[in-house]
Amino acid sequence: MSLPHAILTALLEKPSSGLELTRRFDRSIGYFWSATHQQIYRELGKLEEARLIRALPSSQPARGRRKEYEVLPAGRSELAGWVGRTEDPKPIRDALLLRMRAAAVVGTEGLDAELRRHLDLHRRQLAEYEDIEKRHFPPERDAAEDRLRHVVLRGGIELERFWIGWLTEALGELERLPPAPR
Amino acid sequence: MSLPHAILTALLEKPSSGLELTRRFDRSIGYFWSATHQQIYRELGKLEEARLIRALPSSQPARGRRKEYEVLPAGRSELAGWVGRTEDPKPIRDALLLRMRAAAVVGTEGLDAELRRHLDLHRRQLAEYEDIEKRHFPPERDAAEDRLRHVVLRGGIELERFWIGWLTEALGELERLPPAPR
DNA sequence: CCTTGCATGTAACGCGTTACATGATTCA
DNA sequence: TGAATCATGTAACGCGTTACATGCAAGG
Repeated sequence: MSLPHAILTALLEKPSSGLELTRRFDRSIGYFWSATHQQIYRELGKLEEARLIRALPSSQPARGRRKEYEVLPAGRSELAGWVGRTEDPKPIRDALLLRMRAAAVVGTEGLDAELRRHLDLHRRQLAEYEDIEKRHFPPERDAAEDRLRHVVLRGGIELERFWIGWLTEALGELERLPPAPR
Repeated sequence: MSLPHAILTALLEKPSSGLELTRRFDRSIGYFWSATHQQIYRELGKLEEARLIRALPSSQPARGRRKEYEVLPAGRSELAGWVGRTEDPKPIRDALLLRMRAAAVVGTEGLDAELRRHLDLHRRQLAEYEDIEKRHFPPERDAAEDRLRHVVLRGGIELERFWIGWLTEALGELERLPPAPR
């Protein structure tokens, strides 16, 4: 439901080719909505057919030839409409929480190592976000669009902090458990 | 990747029919891994074929006739192995964060109402979790498996608190913005 | 030339979602 | 007996994922 809107947003921020988009989805936008290059090409095709974007005339179509896209007015309207649309939050779907629950039934073997690994990954991600915050949102700057983007980034930061806190708590609980549960 | 494991966990906690599972996925397990009855029936079929579960002999197969399943030893092993398996955390995929980012480009119209709606939904969910915590995990109880399940629930609680905090912050930011951005 | 990297694409599969269909059971 | 409910199932579609295929361009 949201990939086309992610692409429209990215293209409005800066007209790009498919591969450029893919790279940007590995960084900024992709921190909150990831996508592979196959998904992106497929979706670009649909968006073009729906006349929400168009290929820049400079780039004539040919396989292997770079193709730049820009958003058409209809695409901008669609995105503006989506921003305020009613859409329920998706229920949580997290494999780690589920594994923890499974561990309560079949035992915790190997789980502690996996939790530690995740803890480390989330710490790295947090460090990366904090680094971006320092570089892109220094206290003195204060433009309006920047403030919205900053709130988004802070969301990512607080989510990572949540995971770090929860994983630490869970590891503590695991250690306090009898050695061979069940 | 995880639905079969969610089902195995649920069936180990209590052998059930497809519809019973569906109901339980609307409550406990489903708080962390939701599934519709179609997914569940499809998956039950696969698990049975793979000999990880079996239908209880009492319930002879017939459309419309209740069919109870239980986990076979192979199913329990599979689940125990999965608990400690290496599996990277999925990157965040959240439409609200994305919409916020889109709003920075095309304007925030309608977004504040939607954020308030989500804030309300998350407050309700938090209240429900806290209620479950009071009923299922009173301070005096302290069994080992219970502690793991309690950690899972606390994860859900802290996640809801994260959303409530972030949405509050985001709403504050929206109000502080010029009335007709961009 | 030929390899390497860039860039766009195809194909196939599985899970998640929505809509609908069918068979049993209960009770008015 | 017929409506409501319980229970299991089919069909179709779209997104996400993985593997692979094809075309162009630059440097050795």
